[in-house]
Amino acid sequence: MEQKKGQGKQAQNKEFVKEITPKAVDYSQWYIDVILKTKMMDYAPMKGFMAIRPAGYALWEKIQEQLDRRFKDTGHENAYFPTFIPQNLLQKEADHVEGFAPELAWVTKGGNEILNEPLAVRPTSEAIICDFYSRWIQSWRDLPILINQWCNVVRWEKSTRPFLRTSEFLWQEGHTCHRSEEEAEAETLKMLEVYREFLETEMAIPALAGRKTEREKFAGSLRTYCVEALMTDGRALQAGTSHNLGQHFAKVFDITFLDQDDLLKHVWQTSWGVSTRLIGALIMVHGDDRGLVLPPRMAPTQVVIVPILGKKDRDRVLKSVLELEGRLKESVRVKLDDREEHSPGWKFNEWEMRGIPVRIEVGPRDLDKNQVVLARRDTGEKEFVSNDDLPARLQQLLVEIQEDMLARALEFREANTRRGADYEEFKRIMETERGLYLAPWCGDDSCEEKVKNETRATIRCLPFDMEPEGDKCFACGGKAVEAAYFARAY
RNA sequence: CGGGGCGUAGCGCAGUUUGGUAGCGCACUUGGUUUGGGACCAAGGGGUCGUAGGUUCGAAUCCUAUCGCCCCGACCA
Repeated sequence: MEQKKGQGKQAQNKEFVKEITPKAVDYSQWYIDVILKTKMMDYAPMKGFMAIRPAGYALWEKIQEQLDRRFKDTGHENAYFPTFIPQNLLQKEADHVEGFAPELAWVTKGGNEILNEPLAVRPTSEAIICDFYSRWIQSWRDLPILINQWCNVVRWEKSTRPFLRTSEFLWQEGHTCHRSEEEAEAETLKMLEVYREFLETEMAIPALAGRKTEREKFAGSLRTYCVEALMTDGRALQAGTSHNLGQHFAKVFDITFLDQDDLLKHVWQTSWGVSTRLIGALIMVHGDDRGLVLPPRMAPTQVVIVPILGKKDRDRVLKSVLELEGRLKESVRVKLDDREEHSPGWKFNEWEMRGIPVRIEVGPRDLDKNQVVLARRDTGEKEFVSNDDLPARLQQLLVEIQEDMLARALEFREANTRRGADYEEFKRIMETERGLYLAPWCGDDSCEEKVKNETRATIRCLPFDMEPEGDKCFACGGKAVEAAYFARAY
C-alpha cells in the first residue's frame, strides 16, 4: 500500500466543464458529443450499430406516438411482418434487388444446418409484404389495404453516423394497395403531407416537400416524394419519403383483384417511411453549444423543477416543490430533481444540456414572495412568476417556445436558401456556406450527375407548383423545365 | 473500398521517443461540511495497457500480425 494518495491540493477549476465541442469548431464532433453526453446512444461492439439509450428512445416514443395517431386518423392499421425475406422474393423486382443488393445482410445458417435458401434481413419490407398481399387480396372489396409496420431494418452501410445512418435502424413503413392510380397517388401525397405537418407541428422543423429525381428515387418505385430539412451546418437531410410504387410490385408479385367491371386488375401501391434519423434531425436543427434543445411538444420532460435546498430552509422548500410537482403534473410533463448530491448549478447545466424546455427554480427567497423563477432553454431568459399565475403561464410559455423554435428554424432556412442561376456562384456556395440553392434545371440525369461530381451537391427535391426562374438550366445551359433545390446532403 | 487518427480504470487522458513492473482529472464508495449557474475536506475501491505471437533478464513502451472504433471521401433512410 502506498501513501501517495490524497495529496490534498485539488485543481481549482472554476470553469464549466467543457464537455461539448462548440459547433463552430467541429460540427461532427459537436453532434457526437451531444448524443454521447446526453446519453442518447452508445456505440455497439460492432461497427455501424448502436444502442439507443432511454434519453434517445424517449424521443423515438414521442415520434411514434404522434405519428401513429396521425396514421390511425387517416385510416391505417398496424401489423407486423417477418424480419427475414427469402432470396427469391427479394429478387422478383429487378430495380429493387439491384438497389438494395450492396447493403443486404444474409442469414445462411439455421442452427447447425446450412439453409437451402438464404434469408435476407429486411432492408425494407416491400418484397415480403407483397407476397402476403398477393394472397390477401381477391376483390375490389378488399381494397384499399392500409397497413403500417413499426420495426427495425438492416442495411449494411459503408460509412455510418449515429441516428443519421446506421446499419440497423428503427422506422415505420406504410404499405398500401389501391384500386386506381389516382387513389394511390392521392395516398402517396397525403402521407407526405402527414410527414410535413408532423415535422412542423411537433418537431418544429420546417420541411420542404417535393419530388425526387429519377436518380434519387426509391429502387422500384414509379415516383418518390420527400420532405427535406436543412441542418444548421448547411447540409440537407431527407426526413421522410413517400413512394408511389405504381404496379411494378403488383405485377411481379401477382397482386390482383377482380374489379366491379369483372376484369382482373393489378393493384396500385404506395409505401412511405420515416426513421430514427429524425432524432438526428431534431438535434441538428435545434441544438446549440450547450447541448440539446427540445421543442416542448417533443420533450419527454417539458419542465424540470430544481429546488434550492439551503440547510436552514431545506424542509419548507422541499415541501413546496413536492406540492408544486403534484399541482403541475396534470397539465405538463414535469420532473422534480430533488437529488441532494448535486448543487443547483450542476443541475441547471445538466438539464440544459439535455434540452428540457423549461426550468423552474424554487428557493427560500421565492417562497417568501410566493413566486418561482422560470428559465427557458431556447433563449436562456428568466422570469419571475407568482404561484397563482404559474400553471397558465407555463402552458403559454411552452406554446411560445414551440412557436419561436419553429420560427427560428424557418428563419435559418430562409437565410440559407439562395435562388439564382449562376453556376459559378452555386459552386462557391456549396464549397463555403452551403445551404439550399434553388435553380432552374433541365431535368436531365447526366446533368445532375455532372453537378454532383463537380460540387458534391445533389438535387434534394423538385418543389411542387414552382416554375423555374429563367428558361436555361443553370448547370448545362439546356432548356430549363423545372425548379430544383440543390444541396450537399447527409 | 481509399486517406487520416486512435485503442492504457466507467469516461477523458499522460506515460511509448530513451524498455525497469502503471499515473492524473472526472466519475464511483464511506463520513462530514455545503446548496440562487457544474461545492469542499478526508479516507477508499477499481486497470494482466485491444488481441496474438516475437525480441529481451525484464515490454504499455521495440518488432510482426491481427481485430475494432472514430473522422474525411467513393456508394446509400
